[in-house]
Amino acid sequence: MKKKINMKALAAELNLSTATISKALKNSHDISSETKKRVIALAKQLNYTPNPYASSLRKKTSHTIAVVLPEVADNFFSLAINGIESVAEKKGYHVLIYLSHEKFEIEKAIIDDCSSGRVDGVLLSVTRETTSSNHIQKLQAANIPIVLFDRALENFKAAKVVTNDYESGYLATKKLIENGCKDPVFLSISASLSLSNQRAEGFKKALQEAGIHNRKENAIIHFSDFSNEQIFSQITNLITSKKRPDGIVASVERLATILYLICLERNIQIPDEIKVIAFSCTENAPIFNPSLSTITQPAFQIGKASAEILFKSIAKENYNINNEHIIIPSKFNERKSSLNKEKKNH
Amino acid sequence: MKKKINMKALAAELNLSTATISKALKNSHDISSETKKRVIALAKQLNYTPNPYASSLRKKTSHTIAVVLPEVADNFFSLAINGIESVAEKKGYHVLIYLSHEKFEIEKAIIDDCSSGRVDGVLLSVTRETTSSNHIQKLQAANIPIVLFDRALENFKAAKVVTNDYESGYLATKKLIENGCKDPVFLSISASLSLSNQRAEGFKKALQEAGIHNRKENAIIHFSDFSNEQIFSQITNLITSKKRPDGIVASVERLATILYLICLERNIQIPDEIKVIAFSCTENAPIFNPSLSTITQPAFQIGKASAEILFKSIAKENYNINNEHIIIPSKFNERKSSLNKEKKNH
DNA sequence: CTGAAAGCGCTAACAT
DNA sequence: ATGTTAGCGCTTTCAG
Repeated sequence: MKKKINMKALAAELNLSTATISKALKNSHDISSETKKRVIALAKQLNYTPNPYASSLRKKTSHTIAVVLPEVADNFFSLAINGIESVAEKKGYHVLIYLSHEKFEIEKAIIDDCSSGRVDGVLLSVTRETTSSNHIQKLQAANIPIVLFDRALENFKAAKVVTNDYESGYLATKKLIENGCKDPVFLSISASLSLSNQRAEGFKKALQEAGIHNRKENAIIHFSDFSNEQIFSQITNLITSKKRPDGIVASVERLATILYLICLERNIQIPDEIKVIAFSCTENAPIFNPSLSTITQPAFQIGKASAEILFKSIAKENYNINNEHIIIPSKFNERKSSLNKEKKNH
Repeated sequence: MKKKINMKALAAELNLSTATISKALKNSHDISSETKKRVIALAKQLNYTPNPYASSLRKKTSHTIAVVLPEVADNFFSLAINGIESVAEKKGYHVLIYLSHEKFEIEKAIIDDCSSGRVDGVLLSVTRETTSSNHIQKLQAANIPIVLFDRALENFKAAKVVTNDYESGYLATKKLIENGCKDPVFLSISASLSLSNQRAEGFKKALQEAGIHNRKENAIIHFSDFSNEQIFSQITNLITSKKRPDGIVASVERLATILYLICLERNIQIPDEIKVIAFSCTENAPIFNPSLSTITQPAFQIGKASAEILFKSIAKENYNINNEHIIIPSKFNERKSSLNKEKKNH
């Protein structure tokens, strides 16, 4: 086991104190440029790397933020990460990515761990199961700033960066109805998630305006668990039932791609037999068969804005982060999956 | 600023020493169950969380591994992460995900940072630019085990987990030729990456066997940078040139999706005018227009196997990890994008 | 300009 | 069964 080299070793080698080494390495004013040079040279030669744990312990700050996500195999989250890293990089901060895999228990464990002081701040997009906010409150009580992004919690005081979910749900549904749907259905990712409920509310509003009431509450489909198998079987049931809907608003990308796979397998034509619009950030929407109409969330910007708020709070001791509430609008991209025949043949 | 509670506070409250607190909290044998109860109760009541930096500093182990990836918006990497986390979770280890964004300089900075002792081990998939291994050698010299996965470095002694790139490249190309391609081209992600070169070698071998020599070295296309814009323009040039190839093997998913977008825009028919096979893990391949033939890498298994090797090395002081070399085969999934007319109409 | 000394919060060897 | 003590590697007064 090779001995790890530390400040004491550098100090001994150069006949200096560790204090001098420490100051020299951070280019402090009260060290002569001569010694600075010597210290830096030796440090480089011996491949010295400061021990981050010692430094964090002493300074009580880690120069690290945590990003807690349900999953990473979703374009929204990959793009959001890029937005977050774009600002963290400028600040010289580390970004730790934690995955909750849509499990509340895992999210709770991660957040609890964060409140140990491991990180200086947290960006969180909650799981589809999350209803309680106790774990987040604990974090806030420990004075660790947190920003909820995209998937926030309703009725809970915290900094939030989200998109205009209600309006987007309304707009998508209105489009489907304009294009001839008489019986659309909303595929919800979660019965508790604000994001999903907002989108669903917009959906309901559009139905109501159009005087569509046939399914009542059943126009919103929830999923008992979120495994591919379960989603597959529930959507298959819906699609092969006697009263198959003629339009679908999918609250997240995965629901739409699974729907596509089922329609392919069952030879059900999109959009002629069923029209589809999905909340999704995939760049592949144009090359789907048929091309997928999407509500595209500003993923990068949401990540960026969240990180900016977080760093504001990290910088200023007495900054009331929990008053921040930003809404960045989504864009509707109409493609073939939601067109009616006239438009399509046009 | 609320005072952060620590062991000293617990000890004072209960009239015990910090040593007793420490032992009680880790359920040591030589503490009476009576005091254990009291300690645990108070810890819970006061929301005590141990300071991980103090603990890591003292124990010289962090219970954390780093995963260093070029990007996360790629199904291979998201699945690999899941494989890694599946084993880390069992071991009670933290997983830090770092993104190099395909930039060697960033990768180097991350790896250097890892050699500070911040993590107990590293899983690395190198950038498309990486040719030097000095940064990795430094890590090995610091006695921090590392496993290269998927994108490994040639001629460099280290633990590696990869797939059968050469055979897969050969197989894909042979399929294209069998299906009628007379002039296929290979889209390479990197001129230096072992993974890409292996796939390209398999490609060349298949051409050679079929007696196809028209493009010579130009049958392999490299990209000067890896921005979407640059890829888009280079592929557009290729596709709109006088001698358009009649088949494409894409070494990574993104190259294929951009190709699809271009063909859509230019109204070029896949597979009639140009056939496509891609190395890709996307579950959406069947719903592409046309469905995409893929070489599917065992992403989850590669992640899992890498993590298992890493933990073996972390557990045993004198275990020569660098001898490990695992190859897990990919699967070919033929779909419409590579079929010839007869098969297609069949 | 440089150094001595204290201490961040925790653990482990060694008392008692 | 519990306590004393030293120290992980670094930063930060405070003295010189």
